[in-house]
Amino acid sequence: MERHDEVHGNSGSWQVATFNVNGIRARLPLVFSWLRDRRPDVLCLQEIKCQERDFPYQAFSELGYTATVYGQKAFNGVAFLSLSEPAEVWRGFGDAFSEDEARIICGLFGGVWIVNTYVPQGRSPQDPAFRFKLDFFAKLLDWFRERFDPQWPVIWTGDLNVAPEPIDVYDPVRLQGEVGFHPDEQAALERVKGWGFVDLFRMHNPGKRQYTFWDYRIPKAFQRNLGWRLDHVMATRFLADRSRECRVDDQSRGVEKASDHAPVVAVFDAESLDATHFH
DNA sequence: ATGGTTGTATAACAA
Repeated sequence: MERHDEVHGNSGSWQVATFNVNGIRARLPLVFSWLRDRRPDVLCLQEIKCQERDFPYQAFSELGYTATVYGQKAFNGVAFLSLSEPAEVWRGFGDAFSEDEARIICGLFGGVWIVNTYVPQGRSPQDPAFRFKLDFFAKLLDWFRERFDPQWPVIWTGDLNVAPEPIDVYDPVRLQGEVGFHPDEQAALERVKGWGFVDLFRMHNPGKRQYTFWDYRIPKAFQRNLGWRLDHVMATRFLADRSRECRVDDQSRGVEKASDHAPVVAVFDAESLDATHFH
């Protein structure tokens, strides 16, 4: 049994954000100033691209944030930056599947499980990496079934590397069947979501065209808004019913030394979380 | 145009 009074206290709201930073060391000034200004309760990072010993813990502790890191050399890597320590942490799936790739970390924050994933990009539908991506979703679904219950407060967030619907890419006709917008990936994402998740951005913003990723390789992609919605905050019904809004901070994509992704922020009603007891 | 840019094992990947 855990009460939320002490942890969901950010002026009546409890905020969870996700940000694929594409290298935490290269992005340190941006992430530092973003955290200082926005102060979410939990920030989920993907593509930190460093080992745990190289993570810039000190800079974030100056802001009052604890870092919980699952890294590897050069590639991938996920982490939490949080105002309070997670009560429990799991790194990886807990089996051999992801031993050599740091793509999933899970933490218990004030009675809410947050699962932070960097889903494999897939390269192209013809590449073996595409199968690895589909297998990752299948593995994740098994993992949710084994360890959680859809009645619990669970958040699945991160760079899920799939645009779910035509509205989620800048040119659905031309991009149809490309990696990130392929029916097999959309079906795989939908199966995991079907376990018991609600897409908070789409719930709060039906019909809104809003991206979270703009490719560096397309000239002026951000200015021309040639983007994709790949980063998601999925929440079980319990939390969706207690969420106030979900928005993309796309200003962060327009600055000097930006990541190719923008942060997504989900805001929950702290009082209604505090009023409820689980476990 | 199988291009383009960016971050990391600074050479060649991965995205």
